[in-house]
Amino acid sequence: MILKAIVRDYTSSGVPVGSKALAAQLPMHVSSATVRNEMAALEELGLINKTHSSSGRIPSVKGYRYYVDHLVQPDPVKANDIDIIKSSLDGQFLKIDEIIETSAQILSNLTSYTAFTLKPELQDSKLSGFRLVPLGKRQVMAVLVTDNGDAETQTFNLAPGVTGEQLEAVVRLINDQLVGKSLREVLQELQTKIPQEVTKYLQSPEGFLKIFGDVLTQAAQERYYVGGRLNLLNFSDSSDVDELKSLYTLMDRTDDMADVLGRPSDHIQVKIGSEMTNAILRDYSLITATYEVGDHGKGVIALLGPTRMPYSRMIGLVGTFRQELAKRLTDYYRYFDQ
Amino acid sequence: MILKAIVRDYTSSGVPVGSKALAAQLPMHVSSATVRNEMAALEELGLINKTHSSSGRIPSVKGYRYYVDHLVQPDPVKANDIDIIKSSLDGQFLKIDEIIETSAQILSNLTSYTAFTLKPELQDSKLSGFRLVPLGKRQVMAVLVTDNGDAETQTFNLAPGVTGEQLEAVVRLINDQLVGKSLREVLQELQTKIPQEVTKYLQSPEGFLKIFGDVLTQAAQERYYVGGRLNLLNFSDSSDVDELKSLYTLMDRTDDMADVLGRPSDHIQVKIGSEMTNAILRDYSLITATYEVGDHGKGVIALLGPTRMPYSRMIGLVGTFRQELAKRLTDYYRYFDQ
DNA sequence: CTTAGCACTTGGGTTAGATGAGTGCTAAAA
DNA sequence: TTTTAGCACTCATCTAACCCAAGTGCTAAG
Repeated sequence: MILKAIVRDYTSSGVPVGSKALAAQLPMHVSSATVRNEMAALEELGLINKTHSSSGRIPSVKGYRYYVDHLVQPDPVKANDIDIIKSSLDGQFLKIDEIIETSAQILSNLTSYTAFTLKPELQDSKLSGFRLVPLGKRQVMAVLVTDNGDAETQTFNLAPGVTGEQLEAVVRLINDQLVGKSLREVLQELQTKIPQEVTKYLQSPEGFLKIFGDVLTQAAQERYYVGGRLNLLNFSDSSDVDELKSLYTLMDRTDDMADVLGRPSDHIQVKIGSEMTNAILRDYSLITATYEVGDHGKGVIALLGPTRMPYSRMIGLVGTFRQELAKRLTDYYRYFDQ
Repeated sequence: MILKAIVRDYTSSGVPVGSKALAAQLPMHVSSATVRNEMAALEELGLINKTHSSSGRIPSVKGYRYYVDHLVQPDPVKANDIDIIKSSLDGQFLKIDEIIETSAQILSNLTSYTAFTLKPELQDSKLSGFRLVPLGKRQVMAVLVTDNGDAETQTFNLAPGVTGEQLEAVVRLINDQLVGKSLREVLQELQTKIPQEVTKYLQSPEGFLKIFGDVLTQAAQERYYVGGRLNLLNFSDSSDVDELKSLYTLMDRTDDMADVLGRPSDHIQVKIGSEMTNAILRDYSLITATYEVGDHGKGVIALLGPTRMPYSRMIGLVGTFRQELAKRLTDYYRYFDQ
């Protein structure tokens, strides 16, 4: 009970909490001396810490962990917040990406933290088509389509000397040999077999291979959306410019970020401070959650905030949001799948 | 001579400069008292200021202005920097946008400030084609091409009940009636005539109009690249979180930013602090420059830094860069135009 | 097991004083 | 008429001394 009170108090006030104030808050009547004794025991267990020898206590990472695992009960979400969520998700969206992107926006607005969203995805997306669309006399657009509906494009100018027939042959080659394979496989073959094959039709295939590679790696990357980037300036110690910089850099490094977010197994997962492998995040906490959309796979939403965030409220919010988003996307697919 | 010395000193040290230190620096022998007299005169003219009644002097906006207009001589660019510029621009680029984007990168790296680049453009780009490319059973990609080679795409899902023929008819309508008109005109007609015309072929044209509108406004927007966003954290007063936020927000607001950058008439233009109309930038300076690429129009590069930037070095750098970039792009077009 | 009492610790805030870099002004020197 | 030395004065910055409030641990009594 005392640990719970300490976490609640500290997360909302940000000030180390002392025995007297705590005693006054507890539901039963106990003196501050009693609380002090208990606090000493909690410190012994490594659940709370002092900032200096005569200060009040703050939860340790281990303390937050215990709190999150055993004590926290999600706050019911405010009716007003539910309204915001529902109405924001309510618009007419013509592609999933818009929904996922605004989701990150909503979540960050509601929390004043930074939110991440990943669209629902099956294990390994497969190549389902590649084509070149002529736009002008020399301008061409490469389009790569995957089986979960993503399309990646890239415009470029044709190098002199390349003819339409040659390109058509190459595109046919790609489609014949690679459609249905996973992007991972295709990427591998791009290193091995493909270059030789292409040389049969193009004498200098570098240009084509670069474009195809570009568009392929783009499609293969876990694409995620970030909402409330700037909120980082609120909740992080903005005097340490270097730390801010490395955080922002991290957020742009797609692969590292995919690592951080993971594909959580559990519905809602909380990672606290140094529990995260990435050292840059040692002063932050991350709440990740999956949302499931029938046979269209799972997506991820995540919330990055300070270690001392009001977990009960945030967990409640993320919980409701994942449900609403799942509902919304199921509707979306029902509408377009038919 | 004294104003020049004050600007040089202050921009490099950041500390208000006093009479004694200044006297020591001047080429001829004068006492600090003489310098004090001259400084009083300069202050009278509004060219320099004190931070408090007994402090050294710092240049005022008016002082920087005079310095930039009459006193500054561009530093010759370090051989090393020239190497970096040349080698970075040297790679094999398949589209202009890549060159323009890396330009912003290079410029920000060399200066530790934030750089902006706009691609070369003719006055008003015109619509040169619109098409819908089918990707899957219901998935379609809208492609809009302009006469200066930009292609804007947008994938979306077809609303149920819409047939291929209907869409073909609409696309034909768009191409017949609108190709050759400027994007501005087309945007206007989208508000007026187009909806009625489209209704002839589609009973609920909202979806199509949204997509067409999206892709059109995207294409019509001045698209610029930003390099070294994070450098802002170095040179701005990073304790004022709100200011930082509004600066970053400004950088993402395309229309406001287009306003800030303008299309400078002169080769190199310096705007200092409050000279900029936008109040958010009152503590910064902006160096803008055009680069000309034959009959492909003019582009813009710009550098945002603190008011107390070493103008001589920066002006030199921007000057060389615009030349190199113009050269590089001329080459690029020569290669692909033929 | 709980509580009152007490000595002790510590960060933060306030005050006073010292320091030094700078100024403006006056009067003498060039 | 311009330059310079001299001097009184201003102000930001730094340090040291001090107090205060909030907190602790410990002991002994309830």
